[in-house]
Amino acid sequence: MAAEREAASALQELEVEAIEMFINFLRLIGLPKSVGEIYGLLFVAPRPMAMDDIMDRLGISLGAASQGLKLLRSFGAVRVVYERGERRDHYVADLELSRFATVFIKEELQPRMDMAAERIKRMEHALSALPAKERKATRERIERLKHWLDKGRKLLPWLIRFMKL
Amino acid sequence: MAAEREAASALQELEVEAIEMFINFLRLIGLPKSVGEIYGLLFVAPRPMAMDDIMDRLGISLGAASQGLKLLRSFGAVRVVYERGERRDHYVADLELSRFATVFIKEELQPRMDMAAERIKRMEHALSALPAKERKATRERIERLKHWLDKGRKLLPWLIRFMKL
DNA sequence: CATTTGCTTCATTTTTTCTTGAAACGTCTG
DNA sequence: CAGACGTTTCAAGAAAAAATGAAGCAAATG
Repeated sequence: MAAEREAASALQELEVEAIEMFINFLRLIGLPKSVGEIYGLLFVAPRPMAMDDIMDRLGISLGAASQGLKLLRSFGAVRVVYERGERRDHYVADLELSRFATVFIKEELQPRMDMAAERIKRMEHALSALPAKERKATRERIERLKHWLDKGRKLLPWLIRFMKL
Repeated sequence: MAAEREAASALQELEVEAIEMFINFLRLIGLPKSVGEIYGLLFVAPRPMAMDDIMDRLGISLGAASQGLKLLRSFGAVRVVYERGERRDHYVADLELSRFATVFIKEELQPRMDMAAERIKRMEHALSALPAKERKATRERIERLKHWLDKGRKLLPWLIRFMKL
């Protein structure tokens, strides 16, 4: 009986579970709560939803809804479907969850690894500026970094393939 | 020639690179900047360092240093080595980088997956409250979630093994 | 033992990140 | 073509996360 924030029909248990679940997972890859909410809602929505449906249902602002949808669209987690006779855009969730992993790998992991590779090169140069005594031990540590970076680099494509089944 | 924040000898290029690198990677798994700084510094340090060396060198506060070291110790990324005749604890980096991945998997990924599994169960229950018309499509979506969760669960132990070489 | 030293803890402040909502901009529509 | 409608954008505000430093504690020291 508790009055919900605005008008808007209350969320059902199923929706709440889905929403919370996606908030949790998407936060893990650095996406804000509102994005998780939107995707979670759309994931269990039986019909395409317009932006203001989403806003009302979740009690989030116009801006958050617009930006969240933009982001989700940008990596194909959400699509616009045109609904006959409807002026507003309607959104559906793309169910291919691998998208999130793939985006994360390509936009977060990969760039960092590339950057790290360059850093390691610079570190190797900087070695020569070190007192001879420390040089050997430090070189070994840098080798270790390299080893790990390599490992990571080999893992990524494998992971991407695994994701896509 | 620029004056550094405090007393304390300036960081060398090698140190800066290592520090920035670790800030970047550790941020990815949700660790604050200061923790990345500390680990990066220790990773290339030729000698064990005391807490105030670290503070001075990085220009971070007492609290940040203490808490950062505590955290790093808590998952074995940093160790105390007792230095003869020294009153202060001295820290060294454990070079086994897999620790970070392992901790992340066990403390972030695994719990979320367990939670998700429970949510999915609840969602399956909630299915019955749905209008018959929507039930089938929704059930399929939940199946898909399950499928992904399973996939994830199978991946984790594999990843951990891979990490440890 | 009284004092100094090293460390931890935690309330407060600072910084960063996320959200809000008003303004602006294109449509559609009658 | 004048309004209404749907959306994007972005400056300002709110919330969350991290850093600071003073207070307190517990060893070591002399």
